[in-house]
Amino acid sequence: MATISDVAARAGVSTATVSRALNGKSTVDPELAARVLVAAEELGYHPNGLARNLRRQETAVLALIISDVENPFFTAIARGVEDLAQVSGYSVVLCNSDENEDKERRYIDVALQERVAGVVLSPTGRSTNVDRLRRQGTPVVAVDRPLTGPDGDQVLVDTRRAARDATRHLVAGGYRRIACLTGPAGVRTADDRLAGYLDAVGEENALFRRAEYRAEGARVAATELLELPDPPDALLVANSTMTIGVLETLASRGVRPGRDVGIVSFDDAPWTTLIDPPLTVVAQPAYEVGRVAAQLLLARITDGTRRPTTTTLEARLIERQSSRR
Amino acid sequence: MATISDVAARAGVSTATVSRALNGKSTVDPELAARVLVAAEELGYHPNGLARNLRRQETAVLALIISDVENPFFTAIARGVEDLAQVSGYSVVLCNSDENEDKERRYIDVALQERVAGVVLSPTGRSTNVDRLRRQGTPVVAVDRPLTGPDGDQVLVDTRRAARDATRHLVAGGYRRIACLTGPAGVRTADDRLAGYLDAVGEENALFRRAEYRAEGARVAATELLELPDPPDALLVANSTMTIGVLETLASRGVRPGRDVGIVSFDDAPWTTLIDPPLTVVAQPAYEVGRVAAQLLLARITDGTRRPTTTTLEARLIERQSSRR
DNA sequence: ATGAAAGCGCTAACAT
DNA sequence: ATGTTAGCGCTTTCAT
Repeated sequence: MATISDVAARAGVSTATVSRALNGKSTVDPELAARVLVAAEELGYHPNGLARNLRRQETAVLALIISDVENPFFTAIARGVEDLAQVSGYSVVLCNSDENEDKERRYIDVALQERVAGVVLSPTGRSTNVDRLRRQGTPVVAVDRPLTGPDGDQVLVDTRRAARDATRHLVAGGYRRIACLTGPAGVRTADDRLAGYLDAVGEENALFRRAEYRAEGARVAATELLELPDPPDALLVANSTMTIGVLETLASRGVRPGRDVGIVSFDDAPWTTLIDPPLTVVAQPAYEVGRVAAQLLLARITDGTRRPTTTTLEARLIERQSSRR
Repeated sequence: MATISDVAARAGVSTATVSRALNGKSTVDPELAARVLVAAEELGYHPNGLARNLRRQETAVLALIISDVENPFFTAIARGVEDLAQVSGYSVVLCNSDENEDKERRYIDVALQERVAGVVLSPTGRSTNVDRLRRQGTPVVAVDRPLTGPDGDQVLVDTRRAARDATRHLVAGGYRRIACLTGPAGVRTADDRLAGYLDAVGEENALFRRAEYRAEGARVAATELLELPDPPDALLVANSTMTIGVLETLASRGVRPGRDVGIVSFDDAPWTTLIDPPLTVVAQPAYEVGRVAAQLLLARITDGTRRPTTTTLEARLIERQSSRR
C-alpha cells in the first residue's frame, strides 16, 4: 500500500510538500502540486487515516450508540445525525447497544479507544456511565433519554406532556377505562409516559403495565390487561414496537381496535396508516432529534467551553381512527 | 489523556513491559504485571487505538455499507453482521449509502482511509467500484446484490426463484392478470424479481412497472396500473417499502387487498400480519445473510488466499390472506 | 523476564 | 516556497 514517501519519491519532492499539496495547505508551487497529484493518482495513494489522526490528535468520526437498530424511531435519529455530520465531513459509526448495558459499555470503550471526536448516545439504563468519556474530554450528547448525574448536552422530547395529551384525547373520545402500557422502570421515557398518563387520568384511575420495549413483552402485558375482570376500553402504548405486539394480541382475541378498544401509540411508524382502523399516534420528531444532537455535538467539539444545553422538542398527536369508536 | 509512558513511569517499568502486561503477552513477572494494572487503573488509562492500529497495521473494525437504514431488510442484515462480528471482537461501522452512488463512494473512501479490516457492502448501482478496495487488499463481501466484474465473496438470495414461486402461487390462487412492481433497471434484485415473475407468467402476459425502491415511486406506479383499461387483479411487489405505497394507494381508491387485488410482497416486515388481510410475503433470510457475510469476511481477513465463495440462500413464501380471494 | 530503541505514516514546527 | 526533523502512542525486534 503506497505511503506518502512513495508519492514524495515519485514526485521528486519531500513528504512535507506532498502533505501540504494534498491538504491544500499554505502556498505550494502549482507545478509541484500538480506533480504530486499525478504521482498520488498513479500510485493509487490513499492517505492513512490512522497515522493522520494519531498525528493530528483528532478524528472525523462520530459514534452513535442507540438501543435498537430495528426501531424506526432510532433509525430516524440515525439519519438525522448522519445527514448533519456528513455535510461537516464527519462519518458516523452506528453502534447497536440493544438495550444491553454490557454492550453499551463495550461500545463506549471502543469509542474511547478509537478516539472518536464525539458520541451521541441514547442511554440504555439507570447506570449508563459516561464519566469515562467525560474524563477523557470526549464530548457526549444524550438523546431521547437524559443522562443521570451532572448536566451535559441533551436532546429530549416532551414525552410526558405528549402522553398526557394523548390520554386526554382518549378521554375526550369517550373512553372510560384507559390503561397504559409502558417500558421498564428506570427508563426515563417509560417513566415519563406513564407519568403523563397519570397526569390525565389521576392516580385513582391508574391501570398500567410495564414490559420491555419489545413486541413480545407487550403481548403478555396486553393479554393480562384484557383478561382483567374489568378490562380497559382504551390503551396508550409507549412505543411502536410494543404496539405491534398489542395489535397482534387484539387480533388473536377478536378485539377490534378503535371500536372495542381505543388505541394511541407512540411513534408514527410507516405502517400505522395501513392498518384498519388507521392508528392514532404520538409522532416524535426523531429525525430532528438526531440533527440537533449532531449540531450540539459539533458545536461542542469546536468549542469545549460551551455551556451545556438541553433541547426539548415537542411531539405531535396525529388523530386517526383507532381512537374513535 | 494518560499514555503508556505515564503508566510505565508510575509502575516503574518500561513501556514495553506495560504493553506486554496489558496485552497478556509472553511471560511478565506477575508482581510487575499487577503493578502495571494498578497504575493503569489509577490513571484511567485507555490505550490509544489509533497508535496501536498504526503500529499493528490492522484494525478490528468492519464497515457495513448498506443502501437504506430505514429498510427492515437491511437493518436485519446489520444485526446479523454485528452479532457475528461482536463475538470475534470486531466492531461494525454502519454507513448509509442511501442508494446514492456518491455517498457510497465517499464511504468507501472512509473505509479505505480508516484502514478498516473489511467491508460488507450492498452495492447501490451498476457502477459500484470496489477496485480501490481490492487494490489495497481490503477484503470485501457483497450482500443482496452481486458485484459486477471479477468474482469476490457474495451472499445472495435466490430471489428470481422466489419471485417465480410467488407468482405461481398467485396463479394457483385464481388470479388471471398479475402485474409486477419492481425496482430500477440495473439493480440486480429488481431485475431478478422481474425475471422470476416473467418466468411464471410468460413474456406474452407481462405487465410490470419499475420505480425506486421507495413508497413514493410505488404509489405512482400502482396508480398507473390500476387506471389501465384492463387493470391487474394481482400484484407482486418487490420490497416492503414499496408495498407501503401500494397499500396506501389501494386504500385511497377503495380497492380491497386480497379480494379485489391479490398481493404478494417481498420481505416479511414486522407489520405484515397486522393489516387486513394479513400479507402474503416472500421472507428473505436477512439476518442470516448478514451472519454469513460476516463469517466470510472474517475468514478472508485471516486467510486472504481463500477462494471466493458465492452463497445463495433461499427465500420462503409465507402464505397469508392477501393472496386469497 | 525486562529494557532500549526503532518505526508504523503522517503533520507541523523550524530552518532555509 | 520547500526541505529537515521531531514526534503522535504504541508494539516488537533485538539485546541483555
